[in-house]
Amino acid sequence: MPWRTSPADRARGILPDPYHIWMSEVMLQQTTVAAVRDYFLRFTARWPTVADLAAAEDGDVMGEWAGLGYYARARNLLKCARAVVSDHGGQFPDTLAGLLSLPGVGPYTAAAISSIAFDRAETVVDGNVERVMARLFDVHTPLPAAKPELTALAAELTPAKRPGDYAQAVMDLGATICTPRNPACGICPWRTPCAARRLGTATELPKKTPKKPKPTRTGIAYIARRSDGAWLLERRPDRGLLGGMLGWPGSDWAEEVPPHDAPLGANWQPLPDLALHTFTHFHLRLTVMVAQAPEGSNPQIGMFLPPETFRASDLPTVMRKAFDLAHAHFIELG
DNA sequence: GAGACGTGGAC
DNA sequence: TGTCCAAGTCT
Repeated sequence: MPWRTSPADRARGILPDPYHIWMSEVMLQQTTVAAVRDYFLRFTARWPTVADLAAAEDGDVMGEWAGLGYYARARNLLKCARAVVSDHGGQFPDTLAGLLSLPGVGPYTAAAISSIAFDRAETVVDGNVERVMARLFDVHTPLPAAKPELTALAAELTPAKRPGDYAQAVMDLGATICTPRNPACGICPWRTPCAARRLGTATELPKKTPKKPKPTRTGIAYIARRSDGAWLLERRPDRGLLGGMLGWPGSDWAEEVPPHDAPLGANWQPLPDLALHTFTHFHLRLTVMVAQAPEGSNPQIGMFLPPETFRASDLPTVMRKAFDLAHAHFIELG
């Protein structure tokens, strides 16, 4: 992983750049290593220091984050970089309290930065550690109620020596051996003390409270291409779903399509295929309306972005799906 | 405490 | 296809 320093370097006391650890930990929130890797490389290449990031345009950061999800992380990433520069002289705080005061940095991320980047003895508790502790001590209390109990158990195991290596090791154990399904108990370094291994309960732990089913919502997106190749887009408000991201004008999304005004007053036509997408808490069936807009069109809603400015990769995935359908349509049109 | 908040991969 | 899941935070 590109944000790690080698074990040999850590053993010699060479610690990683706190900026890199912070960036990777924020990206890794609820996100797999495989998904994060390329984003991390692009972000650190484009903004090598926290000061560079703090000076970035909001839209550039949101566009670079597009596709990674949980966009509040990107908004808080910028807020945090600016806070580090304006309130902390461009250096990340090394204490839990200092780190916790930063936007987008909660108990997990603060402990991760403090232990990994500064080698302080803080207890890191993520989903991996919760699972490892639940099995090691055979805890049957369902999550999230079990969190305090699992955190206390994890804290007792946290060593004073090499806490950064330890934090990464426990998370790696959870990610590679003590996995949710088919844990590799036979090769686990903790197989001897593990209570769940002894009792045969490993695969059923940790218990979780059941989730609610996802409802299906419907909506309409309007995609207009002007004769000069410009696309009609809007910047979504900073709060809520896809907040701060670029998107197509359209209706709200609800069980029934809410009343709304179409932009431009062009002759909109529906595409035969819907854009289907699933968010954390609902399914979406999005009707895509397309229209050709005459040159010189001035929209009441949104703005036309010329093709040299617009990158489809700046769109969140649901908007990208709608674009791909519309783009194919306009190509057919010639 | 519970819900909002994305996405892509595994099974 | 549908469900679950991944290095959480904020409200």
